[in-house]
Parts: sequence; structure tokens; C-alpha cells
Amino acid sequence: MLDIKFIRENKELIAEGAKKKHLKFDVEALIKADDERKALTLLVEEKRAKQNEASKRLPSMKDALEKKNLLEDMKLLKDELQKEEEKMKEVMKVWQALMLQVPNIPDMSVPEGDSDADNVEVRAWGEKPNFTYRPKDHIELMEKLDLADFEIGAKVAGFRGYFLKNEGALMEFALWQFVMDFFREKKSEYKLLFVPSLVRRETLLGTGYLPQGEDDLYKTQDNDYLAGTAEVATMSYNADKVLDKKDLPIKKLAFSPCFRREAGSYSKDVKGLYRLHEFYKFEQVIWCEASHEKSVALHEELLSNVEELLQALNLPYHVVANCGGDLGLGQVKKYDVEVWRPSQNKYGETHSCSYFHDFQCRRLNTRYKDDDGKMKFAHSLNNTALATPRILIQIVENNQQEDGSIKIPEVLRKYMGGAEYIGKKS
RNA sequence: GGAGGAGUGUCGGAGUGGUCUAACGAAACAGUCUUGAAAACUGUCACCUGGGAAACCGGGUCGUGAGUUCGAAUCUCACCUCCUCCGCCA
Repeated sequence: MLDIKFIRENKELIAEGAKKKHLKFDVEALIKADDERKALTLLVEEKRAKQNEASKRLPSMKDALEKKNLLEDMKLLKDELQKEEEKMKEVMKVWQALMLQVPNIPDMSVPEGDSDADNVEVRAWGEKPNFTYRPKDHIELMEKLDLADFEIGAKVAGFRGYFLKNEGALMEFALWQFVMDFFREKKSEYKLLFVPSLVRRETLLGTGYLPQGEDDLYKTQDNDYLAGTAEVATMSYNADKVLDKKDLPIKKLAFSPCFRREAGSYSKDVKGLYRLHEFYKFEQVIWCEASHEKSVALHEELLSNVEELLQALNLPYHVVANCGGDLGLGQVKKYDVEVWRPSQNKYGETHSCSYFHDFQCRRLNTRYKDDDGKMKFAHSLNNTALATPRILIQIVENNQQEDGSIKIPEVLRKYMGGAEYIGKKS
């Protein structure tokens, strides 16, 4: 959500931003609704002022007739007021629905484009492995080594279901341990937070996943939702709070299971561990003061944390700046980090790093008192720290050996009993 | 699942139909005192919103929403959250 005053004063910016994001949004319709809102507010407030004034006089009135007349007048006023308030409710409904649809304005540096095909590479790191044979994909590798079972996965959990087995499961746990240790040792200002996945609707409205993303969310019979990311509960942790400026920026490393319906992606990545209904994610989340410069600096920090992590795992990756059409409603700018997938001879997304300015905190009502004594909405940012089991794809594929075994990344070995390989026949 | 109680500003907390303009306290900020700090004292101090250059003036907000009333923090209903007791389970 944006400030209506800002919207009114910058409607060209809003329109341009929506266009850059390839979103349809009619600013003029909002302005019109806001005009109505303002006009009606004026009428209603005028009547209320009259009512308040009478209310103040009434108790001390001695003249019975005069009092009776005033009461009659007030009854009439009340009827009119009720009619206007009814109208006001209708206008507000329209107004609020439109307000929830206003896209945040993308940063100047966001490249033009329609889809992820138009994202622009910022930099690449690491050596892509050279194979003397056609590299196998993770499905084949993992099934051969009995690290995963997709057939029974589908039988038990339905489409996109999976089991992780043996060292496959062990490596998932190893990665979790690794991430936690990595942050605890090197980024200790990111505090661990284990968050709920089963959340209320307001949390998803607040983070900007609703009202637009209804189809991609699982919903329970109690009208709760399964969140697709720990960001939702984490951001909501500070909903309706006034943060102490001294504590900013607040940095969290949040963990949760994640659930996504993946509606509309039925033909994409139907096999393997890439696109799952159920997975696990460590998410970096930051609140900072309302400053564009601070947001930008922390955005880069979130990105560099992940680069460090991937470098420790020795995975070749590149960073792309997402184009306007690939940005979410609230995002100002986004980097995706994509790790090399030898079997497909291309990069596959593993991390998504974005900042929102006050878009989320305004919806969630997360504020702090600034030095000038004014309440301000905080800024928010987030980035994946590590999502499993997706990253297993790239670990397995990049570290595969000709005999079908897998070399375990050095940093993970201590969490996997010290072994150097999975499935190496000595 | 059953019974009862509660939700007030940054925090604690008073207020049970009309000067509520929400008391009081804490925190915070400014000042006095002090070599400095603390303490003490003095002052400022809820938020959102409309108008205005400002002083100031208007409206709203007491968990959320609806209702009763000329008038609601206060009465009624529904919902949300928390607490206590009982039951059930671990």
C-alpha cells in the first residue's frame, strides 16, 4: 500500500510504475474514488460537528421546550447522517479495494521487460563444471542412489510429491545445519526465528500476497492459509507494533515449511525437486528505518550474504536484476540468484532478494518513532537464505561423478558423518 | 468441548451513558542543578485525518465489526485475542 497523498501528487509516477511492471492499474479510478471519499467526508464531518456541539449543550439546558426542539432537530440530523454514512461505506469499499491494488513504484535501475526472460545478468561467479559425458539430471542421479523417491511421492502426497531418503534426507538436514552455523558464526546479527506456516488471512494481505494471489495459496476449513514463505509470519511478527528506532535495523533468519499450490504452472518443471507444493526455507528478513539509501544498502547486504553462502558451497551462480514485468506488486527492486544446472545447461533460480520501501509495513502497520517525534512506517526487505530441497538439485548435479556418485561439498561433510562421496564404490 | 473474566495511547493503568478536552504513573525529549553522570526539580509529550504559511480550527480512534441512543471507552450482539477453572489429550 502507498500513501494516498503521495499517490495523488504523483499519479504519473504510479501509472509509469504500473506500466513498467506490466500491471493494469487505473490511477484515475482511484483518484475519482478518493475525490468522492473526500467530498463525503466533508459532509459527514460537518454533521458530526453539529451533533457534538448539541451533545455538549444538551445536559445543561434548562428550558424544556428548547431542549425538546433540539432533540427533534438532532433526530432529523441523525437520519441524514446515517444515509450519508451508508454511502460513505460503499465508497470506502471501492476505495480500499483499489488501494490494495496500487503497485509500488519500481526503482530507476530496474530493467525494462516483460518476463524473467528479460532479466539482466549482473554478475556471474564460479566455474561451470566440464563433463566428458552428458551430465545426468538430479532425478536420475538421486533415484539411482536411492536418495529420493518421486513415484511413491506422487502416490502418497499427490502431484509434485516427493520423499527424500538416506543421504538425500541427511543432506537436507546438513544444509539446514550449515545455514544456521554460517549465520551464527558470520552474520550473528540475524536472529533465528522459527515461524508458523499456518497463518491468518491478514498476514497475507499485509505482506502483499493477497488479495491477488488467492489461487496460489492453500486454505483450511477455518479460513486460515498455508504460507508460501516464512516472510509472511516473520513480517507479521511486528504487525501493529511501534519499533524502537534504536533497534533498527532488525535482522532475522526465519525458518518454516512452505506451501505453494503452483496454480498455473502445470506444464512447468513437473518432475523432480524444482517446483514443489511443500518445501523448507530459511529466509532473511529485515526491517530498517524509512530511508531509500538504507534499504538499498541492506538489499545489497542480503544479496552478498547469499553469494558468500553459495561460494562456501562452491556452486556456480549468477545474479540477475529482475525486469519490471517480473516484479511483485510491492517490490521496488529484486535480484534473483540462479545456480547452474548442468543437466539443463542453464541457471535455475534458488534465491529471490527484494526490498519494498514501506509498502509492507504500511499494510501491516509496523512503525517507529523517528528523531523528529513523528511516527513513520518502517522499510522492509527479504531474501532467501536457502531453500531446500531445491538446492539439492544443483548440489547433486554439479558434483556428480562419471560413475554416478556424488561428491559432497566440503562444508557439508562434517554434518554428514565426514563422508566425501555419496555412492562411491571403493 | 464447557463455565467465567479481560482487552484503554510507546508501556503500566484509572474511567461503567453527557466538561473524556481519556486521570495518574513510567519511559522518552528539552531545561535547571552538577566537574561529569545519577538523583531531584521544571517543562513538553497518544495516534490517524481534513483545512491552514503558521497560530489554530474540525473529524475520527479505547481489540474488530455491527446495533441501541439526541449522545457510547461505558449498554447489546457477533467475531478476534489473552487469562482462570473444568473436561479431553500428550
